[in-house]
Amino acid sequence: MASLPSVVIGNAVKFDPEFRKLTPTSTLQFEKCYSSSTKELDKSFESFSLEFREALSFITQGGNTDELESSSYVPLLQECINNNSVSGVESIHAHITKTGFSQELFLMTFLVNAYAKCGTMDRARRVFDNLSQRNVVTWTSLMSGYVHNSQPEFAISVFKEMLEIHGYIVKYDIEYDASIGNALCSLYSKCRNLGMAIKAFKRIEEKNVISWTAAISACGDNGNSAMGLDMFVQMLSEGVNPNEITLTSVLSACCTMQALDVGSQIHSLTIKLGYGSDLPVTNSIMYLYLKSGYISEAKKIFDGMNTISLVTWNAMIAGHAEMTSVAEDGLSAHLCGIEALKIFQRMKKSGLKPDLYTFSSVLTVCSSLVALEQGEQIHAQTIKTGFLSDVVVGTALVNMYNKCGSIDRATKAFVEMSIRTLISWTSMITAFAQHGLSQQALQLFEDMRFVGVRPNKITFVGVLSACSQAGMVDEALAYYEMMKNEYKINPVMDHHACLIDMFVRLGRIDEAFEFIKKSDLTPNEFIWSILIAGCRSQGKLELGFYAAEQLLQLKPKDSETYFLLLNMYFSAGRWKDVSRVRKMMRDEKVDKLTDWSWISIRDKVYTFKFGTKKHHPSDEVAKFLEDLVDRARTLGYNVDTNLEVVDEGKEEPTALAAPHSEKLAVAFGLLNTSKATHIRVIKSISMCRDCHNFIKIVSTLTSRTIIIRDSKRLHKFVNGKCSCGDFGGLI
DNA sequence: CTAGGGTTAG
Repeated sequence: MASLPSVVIGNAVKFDPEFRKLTPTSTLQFEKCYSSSTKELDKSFESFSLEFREALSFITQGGNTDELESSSYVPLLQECINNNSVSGVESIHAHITKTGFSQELFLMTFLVNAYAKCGTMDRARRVFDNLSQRNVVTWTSLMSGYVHNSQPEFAISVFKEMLEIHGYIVKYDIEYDASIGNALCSLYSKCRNLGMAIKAFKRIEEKNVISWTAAISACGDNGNSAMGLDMFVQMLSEGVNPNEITLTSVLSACCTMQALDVGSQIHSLTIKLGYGSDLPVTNSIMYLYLKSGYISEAKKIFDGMNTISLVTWNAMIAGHAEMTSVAEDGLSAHLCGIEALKIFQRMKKSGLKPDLYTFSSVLTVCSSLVALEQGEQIHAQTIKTGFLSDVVVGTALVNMYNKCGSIDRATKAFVEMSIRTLISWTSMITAFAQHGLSQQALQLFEDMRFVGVRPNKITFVGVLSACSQAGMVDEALAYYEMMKNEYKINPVMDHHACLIDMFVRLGRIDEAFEFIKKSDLTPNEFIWSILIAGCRSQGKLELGFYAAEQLLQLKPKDSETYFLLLNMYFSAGRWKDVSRVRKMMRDEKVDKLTDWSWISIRDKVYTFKFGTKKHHPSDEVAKFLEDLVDRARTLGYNVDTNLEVVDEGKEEPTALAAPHSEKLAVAFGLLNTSKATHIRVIKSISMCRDCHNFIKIVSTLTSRTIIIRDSKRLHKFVNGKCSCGDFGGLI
């Protein structure tokens, strides 16, 4: 932390490393605390084709250009656009001026387009302003230029200007042809105004494929994929044939809706229409299968592709990365993460350079795997390639360091970002909260508001959980009211879970029940679980049994919920209830809990499983663990048999002869890493209280920081204390 | 000459 620079965030907040907090200040000027490597915007002519270079030097170095006509410049400008070469456009522009072709409207319009596509809107604007005449295409080029360069407000003002001028001449009877309507539809869509986009679409009298495609993607881009699908059907019924671009849009809509049934029909349609080997179409289909969980199907498509692009690789990596958080069990989640990293290596081997999409996904994988070392390597690569300056990559990095248990580096990554979105702020607030640093989380939240960023419901989940951890009841309720009244955000279950968790932590279980009673939301599985865990630890058995009955009526989905119930009834000696829960588990086909742990050391992942020979620890590890247990006993550790995770198929809990997987993983880590290294373990299910107590003591005994990410949350053990405040929803 | 597409972060 000491190495952090003091910097100004935005133009209003100062980060003070010594106090680890941000202080609002409106007087300080914005300072950048690190120089992002400049993105390569322009390329030298070296990369151009030989023909182009010859043609260019011919015309610019005074060759005989008498034969040249205005359209001769078009392929040259096109080549500059393809190479993103502003200087190329500039030299051609200069030559056009010299030869007097600047009177040709057609050519000057293309020049506006060329400057716009190369990302230099100021130059495009200058050319436009100097024209003595303009037509619809010229105006549309300029407007679209602003849209492409993420300056929608300029695009709108260009459009208004155009309307004014047109209206003046033809009294509002302007030509509202498809090209204007299409551009408007996309413009409104990019301004996040779906209603206006659809309005613009509907005004088009003769809608063409592009109009329909623009409208369908507008729906998808603005969170209404279902409407996009409807429009696609409507388009077909009106006899308009989709092309490859329409198909990609609609496939992407299927993907976000997880509508594999419709998607596979569209898959057939693409083949029927002859787009079966179009690259973007195939990418979308592959990604659709991947996101729907059909990995082998996706792999078949991938293997059958003749040409693949960076997007193809990115889609594969992103698909596997996402699977790490949606997979049914910890093991398959873990394997997906490993597979994603393998695909990343293969991609690099094939000679392709990763881009911001690749880096964001791969960083997500590292956070799921708690693979700090790999994460650090990727971090280095993002610096080298300049992609770290991208907000999404930067946010993914913050998240990676957080989930790997390094709040200091997460903070540093956050401070060094030059742009922050709501998601960046929310990530950092949540990170502080997860690490039990409630004050910092709340301070950052205030700074975010001070800078003028509007929080959303996820931000408030972070804020409320920070309050909950610190037992700040008044503050929590105040923020809850602020969310409802000031920001008009309707509370969701997660917000209530934070508040109930807070009461339970403070031992105020009755208030927790009160809160549920007067709430508008029907409590879910998660809420009842919090209450049951609280009742158990405070010995309020009657309330616990009551909550359990409510919970059972909901037919819970999560296996861990059933084990919580089993353990509660088991420790109370209520055998009838134990068998009742077991029966329900069979009826509902609840997965059994499988206790896996993983530890990643120097790029290799080691796996441990509870109670099996195959993953049995070496004698050395077993011996070391026994020693640790003995030493822990001297510090007051008592094996708590009541709290053992009940193993599937046995009426009584397994004895402690077989230690839980995280004990093995931690012991292995301690043996195989140097003194200063933090131990980082992932676990497939929640930690039990016995292991939690034990690891706390081990962190003291060994003077090591031990980080265990279980299925519910992060536990960071330092000097006998855990960041979860001993209330980690422990089974 | 202008308008539409596939992959990324909480």
